[in-house]
Amino acid sequence: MAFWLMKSEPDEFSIDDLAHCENQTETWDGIRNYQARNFLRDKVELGDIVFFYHSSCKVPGIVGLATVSSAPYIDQSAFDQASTYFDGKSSIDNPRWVAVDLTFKAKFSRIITLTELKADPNLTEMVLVSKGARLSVQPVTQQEFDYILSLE
DNA sequence: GCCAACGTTGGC
DNA sequence: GCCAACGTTGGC
Repeated sequence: MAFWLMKSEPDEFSIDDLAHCENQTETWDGIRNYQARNFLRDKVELGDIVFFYHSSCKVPGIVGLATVSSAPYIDQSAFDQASTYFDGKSSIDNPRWVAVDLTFKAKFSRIITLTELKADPNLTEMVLVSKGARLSVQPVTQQEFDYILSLE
């Protein structure tokens, strides 16, 4: 089992939105970055644990946990011309993008803020705090995962 | 809303 | 295949 951090803009889709979905499960689609796509496609597995991260908001940080509740599958939103995620270069014969299902697991009692994570001497190697970390799907080590959980 | 830091595109 | 121009991300 592996650990991940996935970013979402809470104005678009927050941890509370996930908690209120049917079966507390939603398609995690719309990833349009190759590095993130490669993680989703090649590394993410059913049962993996995910830090749910809120970005582009007043207090960016980790707000809770989700579990990966499907294997990776073709991201259908790329074929939907009405979707903001439409990509004409992805075809059914040669799909370019993948998605997984995420299921709500827990909401933290507080936001573990980006500021706090950046300042923590135990987390200097974390992808999130490394320079120019714009990856919306990124790996988290077991050590980082356990340590961050203990911060809550 | 600004802008630094990346990523992608497309002409050559 | 290089790289300039453009687009996007995301913290501040």
